[in-house]
Amino acid sequence: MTSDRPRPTSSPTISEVAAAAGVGRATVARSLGGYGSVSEPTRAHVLAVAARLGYRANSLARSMTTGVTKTLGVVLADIANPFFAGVLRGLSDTAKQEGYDLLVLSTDEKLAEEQAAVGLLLDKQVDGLVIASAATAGDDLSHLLAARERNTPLVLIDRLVSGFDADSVVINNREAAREAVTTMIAAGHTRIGFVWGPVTVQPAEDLGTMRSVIAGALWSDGERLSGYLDALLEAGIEFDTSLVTHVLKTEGQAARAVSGMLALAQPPTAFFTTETDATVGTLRALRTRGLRYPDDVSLLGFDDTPWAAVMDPPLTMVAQPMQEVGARAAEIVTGRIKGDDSDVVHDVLDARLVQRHSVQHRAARVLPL
Amino acid sequence: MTSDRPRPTSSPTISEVAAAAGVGRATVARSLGGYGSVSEPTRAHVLAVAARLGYRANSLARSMTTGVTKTLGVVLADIANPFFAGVLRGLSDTAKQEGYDLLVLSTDEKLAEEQAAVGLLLDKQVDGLVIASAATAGDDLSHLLAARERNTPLVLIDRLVSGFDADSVVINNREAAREAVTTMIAAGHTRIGFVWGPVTVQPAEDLGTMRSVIAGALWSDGERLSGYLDALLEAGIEFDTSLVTHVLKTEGQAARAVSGMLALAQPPTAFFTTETDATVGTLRALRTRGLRYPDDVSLLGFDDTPWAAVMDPPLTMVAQPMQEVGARAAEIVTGRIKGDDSDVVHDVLDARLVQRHSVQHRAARVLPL
DNA sequence: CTATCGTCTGATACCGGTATCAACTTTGAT
DNA sequence: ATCAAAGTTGATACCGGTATCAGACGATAG
Repeated sequence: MTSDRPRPTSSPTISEVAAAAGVGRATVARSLGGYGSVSEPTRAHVLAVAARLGYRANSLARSMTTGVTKTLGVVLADIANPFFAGVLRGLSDTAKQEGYDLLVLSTDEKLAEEQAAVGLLLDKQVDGLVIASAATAGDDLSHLLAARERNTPLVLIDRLVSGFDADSVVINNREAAREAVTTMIAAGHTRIGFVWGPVTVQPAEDLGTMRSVIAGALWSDGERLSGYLDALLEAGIEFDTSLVTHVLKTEGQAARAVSGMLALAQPPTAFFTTETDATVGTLRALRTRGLRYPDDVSLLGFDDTPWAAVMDPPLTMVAQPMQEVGARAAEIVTGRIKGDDSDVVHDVLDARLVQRHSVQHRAARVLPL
Repeated sequence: MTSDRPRPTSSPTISEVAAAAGVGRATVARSLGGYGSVSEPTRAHVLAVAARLGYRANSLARSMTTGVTKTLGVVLADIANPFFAGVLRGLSDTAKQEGYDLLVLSTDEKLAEEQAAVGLLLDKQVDGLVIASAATAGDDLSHLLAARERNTPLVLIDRLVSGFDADSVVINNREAAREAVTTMIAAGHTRIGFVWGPVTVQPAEDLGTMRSVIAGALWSDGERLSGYLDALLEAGIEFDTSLVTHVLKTEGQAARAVSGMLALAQPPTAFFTTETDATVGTLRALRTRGLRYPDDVSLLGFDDTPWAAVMDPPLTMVAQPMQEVGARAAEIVTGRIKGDDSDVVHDVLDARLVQRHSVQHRAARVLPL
C-alpha cells in the first residue's frame, strides 16, 4: 500500500533554464529578477525559455539567501471560535495585500502549546508574529522574549501580557463590560450573573480574593470582570461571589453554572456573558428551566454574531470589531518588518453596544407582584 | 520613522556551535541530528554548547536539502464562515498531530485568487495541499494540474471539481438535501423556497435550464439544489423556478430574495436554506415581514451551529461534520505524503438531519381556514 | 591604432542545513 | 609488533536561489 512515491518533482531550476537557454545562471537570474543589466534579445530569450519550461522560483531558496520569507506566524486559541475566525479573516486580508502568507497555529489556551508554536514559527523563519497569548501573570515568557531577541516583530492581539510590553491591538474590554452592565443596572437589575468568570477550583470568597484572581487571569477575562465590578461599585451594589462562574469554559459548563445560579434563593435577574459559547450555554439553561428572556431574565453578552439579530427577541450584544483587530495587527507587524521603529503602539479598539431587546426593565415585573 | 532596523538576528548556526565547541560542523550535525556515530563525551559536550548558545535549527535550510517542509497548504473560500472555520479546526488538529503546519489562504470563491494561492503555496514548497476549490465546469484547471505534475499530494474538500479526479472529502449534499426537503414535503409543504440557488443574472426559465445551470455551478451548490429537485420530483410536485434564488450570496441578498418570494401570489410556506448566512437572511426577512416560524413559515437549512439549538423555537438543521471533513482531509494528504499510493479515495461524509421545531405540519394552519 | 569607458556576461561565494566520503584514531586479534 | 576492523571525526558537495566581481567585448575618443 505505501511505497516509494517519487519525491515531489521540483519544477525546473535556474540552472536548468540557463542550460536550456544556453546562457549562464547569473544571466537567467538577472533576466528573471530584473536587476543588473541584460541585453534585450537575451532577456527576451531567457524569459521565453523560462515560460516554456514553466519555471517557478523556489521560495525556500530565495528566503534562504534573502532572509525574508514573506510569511507571518499567527498563534490563536481556537480557530473555530467565531471571534478568532473573524480576527483571522482580517489578518489574512490585510496580510495578503501586503504580500504575506499566514502560518496559523492554535493553542487551545495552553501555554505549552503556545511556546511550542512560537518556537516552530521562529524556526520556520517567519518575518513577524501575531499572538493571542494564553500567558498570565508569572508565566514563563521565554518564547516571547526569544522572538524579541531574534528581532522578529511581534504583535499581541486580544490580550495583553503582564510583564511583556509589545505592540498590541485589543478591545476596550473593561469599559465595554462596564457600559454593558451599567445598562442592565439602569434597567433595574441588581443581581447580575457573570458567565464566564476566571477558571478556579472553587469560587472566590469575597471581593478581595476576586481581585487577586483577576490579577492572575487571562487579561481579557480579567478586564471584563473588572468592568462588571466597576459598574456594580459605581451603582453601590454589593458584590456577590456566587453570581460569578468559576467553571471551565465550555457551553455545557456554562449551562450548568447558570442553572445553578437560577436555583439560588435569590437568583439573578440578568446575565452578562463574555463569549458566544457562554451566551449559548446561558440560553440553553434558560430553555431547560422553562424561562424566557427578557421577561424572566435579561441577557447581554459579548460577541455580536449574525444570529443574535434574528433571535426572538433579538439579543442586545457587545460587538467587537474582530476583523479590524486582525487588520490592524497585520498593518502594525508588516510596518515593523518594513523597518518602522517608532514607539511601541497599544491600539485599543472600541467595542460597540448593540441595543436590541434582551434587556428588560425590571419594574415591568416587580410592580405586578 | 522608518529606518534600518537590524535584520532579524539569526540564532546561532551549526558553524557557530561547531566553533564554540571546538569540533567540526559535521560532528555538530551528527550530535544534533542523532545519526551517524559520535562518541558519547563529544556528543554531550556539543549538546551542552548548543543548549548554552540557544541553538535552534533553521527549518528553511533543512527543507532546502531534504525537500520536505512539513507544511500543508490550505485554500478555502472564507475563513470566517463557520463551516470553513470548523473544517480548518479539524485540519489543524490532525495536521499538528502528524507534525505539519498550515499555510492558510482564502479566495473568496474567486478562481483567480485560487490559482494565485496554489501557485504561491507550490512555490513555498508545501508538502501537500487541501483545497475547497471554486472551480466549476469548463474552468481553467491548470493550477490543480500543476500540483499534480509536481507530485504534490492534493485533497479536494467540500467540492468536487468536474474534470479533475483527485482524493476528496465531501458531504453527501444531494442526499442530505433530498432528505431535508422530503421532511418538509411530508409535513404538507408543496411550495418550498430554496435559498441560495446558483448565482445567475436572471432566474432560470424552467427545469431544463435549471438543470444546465446546475451543471455549471459550484459542485456543492448544484448537489443541494439537485437534492431539492429530487425530493420534489419524487413527491410529484411541480418545480417553480421563482422559488429558487439566483442572487449573490450575502445575507442581505438572501433577505431581499426571500422577502420577494413572500410577496408572491402564492408564497412559499417553507424555506430550505443552504448555508448559515442564507438562514440568517431568511430569518431576517421573516422578521421584517412580521412573520413567525414555524407557524407562518417552516424553516430548515444547512449548517447546524450552536445558536440553532437555542433559538425560539429551535431550528431543525442539517448538521455537517465540519471538523471531521478537515480531519479526514489531513489524514489523507499526510498519508499520501508518506507514500500511500493506493487508489484515489472519495470520502463522502454523512450530514445529519437534526430534528427540532422549525418545521410545522401544514395541516395545522390549513384546517382552521 | 591605442586608450578608456560602458555594457554584457559567466564564474563563484554565500545562506544553513544534510549527507557522503575519506582520513584518522583506537581497539583487539594474531 | 603488525594489521584489520570498528569507531570517530573533519572536509566537502549539494539544495536553488541572490549578489558580487572580474573578464570579454564593443564603441567611442584621443
